[in-house]
Amino acid sequence: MVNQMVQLSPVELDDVFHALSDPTRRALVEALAAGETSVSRLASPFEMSLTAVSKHLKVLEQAGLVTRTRRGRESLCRLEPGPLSEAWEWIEHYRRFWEARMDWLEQYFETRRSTDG
Amino acid sequence: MVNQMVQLSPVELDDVFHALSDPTRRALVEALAAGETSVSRLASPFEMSLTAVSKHLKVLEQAGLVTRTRRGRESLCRLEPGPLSEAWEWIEHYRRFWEARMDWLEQYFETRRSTDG
DNA sequence: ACAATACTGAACCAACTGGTTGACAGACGG
DNA sequence: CCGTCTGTCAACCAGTTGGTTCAGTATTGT
Repeated sequence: MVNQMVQLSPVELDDVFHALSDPTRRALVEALAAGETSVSRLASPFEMSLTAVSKHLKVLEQAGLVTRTRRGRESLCRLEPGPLSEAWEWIEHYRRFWEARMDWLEQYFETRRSTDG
Repeated sequence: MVNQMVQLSPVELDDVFHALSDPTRRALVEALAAGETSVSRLASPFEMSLTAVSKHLKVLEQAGLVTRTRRGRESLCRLEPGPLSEAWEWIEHYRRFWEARMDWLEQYFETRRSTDG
């Protein structure tokens, strides 16, 4: 079990969801899921400047989704799964909440139908 | 099985994640998970103006997370689970991707250890 | 020593956010 | 009909975002 249960504060959840709200950054997460790489290699598929990609990585870094470590003149970027899991769990919680309510409603009307009708 | 598999476009995913990146809007989702209510009732726990909450609801509405229907002078807000599921699935996909890579790496080093050492 | 590589930081810009207030519109309750 | 409740819309404002370019700093290769 890799799960660390870091428990992000609400403010950090802000950062995670904000980081994921941009298509470029989601593409970066997608690329990083395959393994760590340098900034240049990450930037090469995009039309924008290297600076722009570096800034996007900074946003991901501030959200805790990415860590950068310098190796020589390269900056190796690596995906950190913790915040992703936190965001996942937040959504999961309210999905479940909603589903539970749906089940309850279904059961409620089921009971009413058999009692009243 | 409630799952509808709506398949949101990337642009719509932008909207969903952006909508969830604000603590007020997440609190609104939380409140709406318990069932539909009016705008005033939703707004009452918050310090900000009714207009501000209405605007937040508009952002959630544009993301497809909430629908509003007029009943009398009230506007009843209701949570729509589809986009929430789509966001959930996006994260789930890359979480799995990352975990698969971790498993692979673990296995790889396991093999190397038993072969080389 | 020098040039190229791989970034990073600062300054700038237009567009968007998240809040405000004030005006307004539609639905009830007397 | 009049006032109140409920909510939206428009205008405004400061701060943030996502991009740019230019300059600067290490690191590496020749």
